[in-house]
Amino acid sequence: MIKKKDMPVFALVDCNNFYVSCERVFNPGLAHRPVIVLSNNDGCAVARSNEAKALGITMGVPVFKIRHLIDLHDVQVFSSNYVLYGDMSSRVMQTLSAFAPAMEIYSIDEAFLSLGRLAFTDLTAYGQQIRHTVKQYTGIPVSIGMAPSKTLAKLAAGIAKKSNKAAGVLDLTAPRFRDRALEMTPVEDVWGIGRQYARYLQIRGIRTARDFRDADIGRFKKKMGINGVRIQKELRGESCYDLETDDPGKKTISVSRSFKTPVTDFDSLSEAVSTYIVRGGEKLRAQGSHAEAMTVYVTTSRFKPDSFYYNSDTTSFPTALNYTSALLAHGRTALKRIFRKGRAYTKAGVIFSDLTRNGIYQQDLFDTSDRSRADRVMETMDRINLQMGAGTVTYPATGMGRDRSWTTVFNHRSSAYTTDWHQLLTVGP
DNA sequence: TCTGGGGTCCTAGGACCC
DNA sequence: TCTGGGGTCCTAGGACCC
Repeated sequence: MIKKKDMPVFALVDCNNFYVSCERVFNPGLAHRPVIVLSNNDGCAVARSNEAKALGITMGVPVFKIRHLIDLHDVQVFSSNYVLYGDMSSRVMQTLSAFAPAMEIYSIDEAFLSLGRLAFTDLTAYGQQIRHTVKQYTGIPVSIGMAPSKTLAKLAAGIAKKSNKAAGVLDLTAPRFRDRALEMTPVEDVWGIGRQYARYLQIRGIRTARDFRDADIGRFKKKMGINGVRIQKELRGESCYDLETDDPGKKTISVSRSFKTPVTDFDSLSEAVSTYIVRGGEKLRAQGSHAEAMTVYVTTSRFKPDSFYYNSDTTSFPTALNYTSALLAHGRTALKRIFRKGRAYTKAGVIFSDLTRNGIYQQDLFDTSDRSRADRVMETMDRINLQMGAGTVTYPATGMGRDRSWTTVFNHRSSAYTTDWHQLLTVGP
């Protein structure tokens, strides 16, 4: 039995409808109105205000399927503005970091805090203090759940978000409140149980988080593996997933985009792939990595199964690379191997894998001077693009930023209010 | 007509070795 | 030559997450 003072306490802080909330911070007229934010190419709804959810707009629904709802209810529509959301996320995380000795940034809009070593009499009051501070400093509303395991903390935050009574904070550290909370949570809402597992469980009579917690896990172990066992333990209040505080770096880095309109010719496809390689190279260098392998892939529309074509090519590099010119050369060769004439390509992408970190990679003994020169060129280009804006300096292979059939569209993009001096919010007449 | 992007982990099965 | 057992490594695919 774990003594109470040794019980870990996790708090999960979750930004409400994060992308929509970011837009609202700089456009107060959006309050209380249905608002959605779209995926790349303005394809799907990926964030929805509560008012938009109430209209029946579901996560990931294609815009063309909800056009009538948008028109009928005057839904406010925004393209994704990742520069804005990324910057707002940093502000939220910075604010949160003052409230706990340790924090794990779990995603762009969620963080786990470790509260176990703080001696609280009233966790709920502390949660409210966090909420109000984040709202005051950043304008972003958050929901908070507390519990002795991450899975329970997530579940608590989910209820905190929906329940009026909870007012944005739910403390489930006391076991006596958990039965009710788990009963009102559908099994598919449990962290780690997705569509496939939920369907499997529902057929076998497991409908709520409580059903799953109290079930004989032997029935589901074969299907769900070790994670199923862990999820159940976590629901029982036994922590299986620790706070992960240090960023180990990405193990793979990928860049892909769907095209505005289908692409048929090699040169356009090559420009697109080159553009993604350039971006991928920046990401590699930003985390101090070199890649030992690169996969290039192209695909036609998966919504047209009759003419569907997908192909990929993986190149293994003799020495780990992050020098863009070299990556581009390999990319072009790879694309030649998988390109087939007469196909209407709708998407391409590149994945870097087998990453090394912090410059620990096999040096080629004979070209150290060239390599350091290449490193300096990359450093300079990355710095200019960071300061002057993405794509200020780039490579001919990318088509030099000219608008092409494959260029991603953002027809409803808001300004980069927080990161670009030229796009500061204008107040007054 | 119009359907996103970027990740992680686990497992089963094959190749290979002793 | 055939057979058995056990171990490791790698990869593809499937599940999940936001």
